Amino acid sequence: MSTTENQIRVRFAPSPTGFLHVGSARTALYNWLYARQNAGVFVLRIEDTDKERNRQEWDKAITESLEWLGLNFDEGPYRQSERTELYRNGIDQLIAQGNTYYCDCTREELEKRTEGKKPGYDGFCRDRGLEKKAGLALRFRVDGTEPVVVQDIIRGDVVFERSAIEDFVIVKGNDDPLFVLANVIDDCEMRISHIIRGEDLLPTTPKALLLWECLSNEPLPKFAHLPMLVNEKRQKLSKRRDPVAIEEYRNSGFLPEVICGYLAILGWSPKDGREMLALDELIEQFSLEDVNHSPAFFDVVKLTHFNGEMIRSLSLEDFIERSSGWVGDNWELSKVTKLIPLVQERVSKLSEIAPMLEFMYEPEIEVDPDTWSKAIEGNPNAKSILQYCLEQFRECDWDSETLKEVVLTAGDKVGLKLGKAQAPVRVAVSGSTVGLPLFESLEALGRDVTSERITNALSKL
RNA sequence: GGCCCCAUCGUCUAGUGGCCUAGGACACCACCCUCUCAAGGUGGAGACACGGGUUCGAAUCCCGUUGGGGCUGCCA
Repeated sequence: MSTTENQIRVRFAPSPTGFLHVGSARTALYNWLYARQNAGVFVLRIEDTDKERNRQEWDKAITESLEWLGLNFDEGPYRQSERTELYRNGIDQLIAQGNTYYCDCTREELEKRTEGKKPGYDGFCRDRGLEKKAGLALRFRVDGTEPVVVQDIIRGDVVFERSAIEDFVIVKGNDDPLFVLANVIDDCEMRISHIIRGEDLLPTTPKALLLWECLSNEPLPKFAHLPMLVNEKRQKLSKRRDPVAIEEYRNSGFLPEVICGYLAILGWSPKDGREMLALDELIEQFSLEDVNHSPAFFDVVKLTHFNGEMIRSLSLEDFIERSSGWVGDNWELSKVTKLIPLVQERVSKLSEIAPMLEFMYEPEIEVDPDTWSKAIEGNPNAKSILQYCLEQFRECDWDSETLKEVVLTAGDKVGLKLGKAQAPVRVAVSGSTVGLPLFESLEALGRDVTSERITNALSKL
């Protein structure tokens, strides 16, 4: 890939402290879309400067989830833990330019001094001329009076008074660089043209700008801060309290293209008014400038609806293909060919397929006690309906139409319409009052098993 | 507390000064279809946070208030 001066280069820069979650996934998606629609480069960079909190296995989990979603990256993954020399050079440059000073203040001391007053660092060590020593942090010296302006593609200019920016730490006492520093150095070195990230990073952006000015003559990257994804209480989604892992959604039977489509319209909407777009349509229509300003609630109910819609729109072949892994290992789907389309119409998640077909494969059916008593035991007509059906089922043709006629007649005999008459049969055979169309199910189940289950039910009366 | 962001139906949004008696989608309710359950169809209820301006005219522009959120770590 050629690197011209005007090449669009974006990056997704997660810190590997957990599974990829939906908020990060949306950030990744928007970056990916922006790269794809501009013939740009999508870089993956793992921000693992904090040895205490990062774990190797997480970055594998993150790349796997990205891959599953279809958000392939062009460069990387780069790992910040492998780029310390680069940061060292940057740090030396800042020191040489007089942009920094060492600081030995502890959090306790600082709190004591600033007690009740302004939070943030008070500049105590600014002019103490401390020498480098193990355990001392290195701070960036915020000088000047000009306001720092973040020019945001989504929000316009955001102005920060320089006096409101503290002398922030850029290197820890253990000599590790801190997030802002490594972040800026990498963005600069990787020639990132657009920084598209969550709004929670907006307050640290002026610090990044200050560092950029001191470290590079290159033009600033463009910024775009995305609105947060929130829970029902309107708080930023959190790994701890909210169900946010992409992997969890994958494991509960959501389709990756649906998750991408849904994430895309959380904070942005297509001009043509459609709701669910495929990735290639998103690439065509997405517009970073038109991203909303306000936070959005991640609504699983709506996501589930879209998932069902997508499942229903699949060709039969695709649906069967997608079902693999979601049904029992030894379940022969050829046994239920006619039922498959009926299943497809009724599930909104792939995980719902197996429960719906379970009665076809499990030798023993379980009947919920309430269901049993309501539909059979406490139903005065159940016995006669079941007996009549059992009798007819011995000899009749075994196709859904005939079976329907039998149950219809059984109902007639006791003055019940088909809707009521079918209930005891359904429960006796499938164990539930709700499920796939009954007569197709019986046809697929076969004469022997059907009769056996009805006999079994009658024996309990 | 300080700094910053945000504000249209319950939710996601359309809307960029007249096309708005505010449109769509999910959810909800009713009816239709129907062997159960879904799906589908039809209809319904449901919002411009508040107060000032600007303007012939404001959901749309400005200010304030209120409310929500984010950040405020030698985390990212």
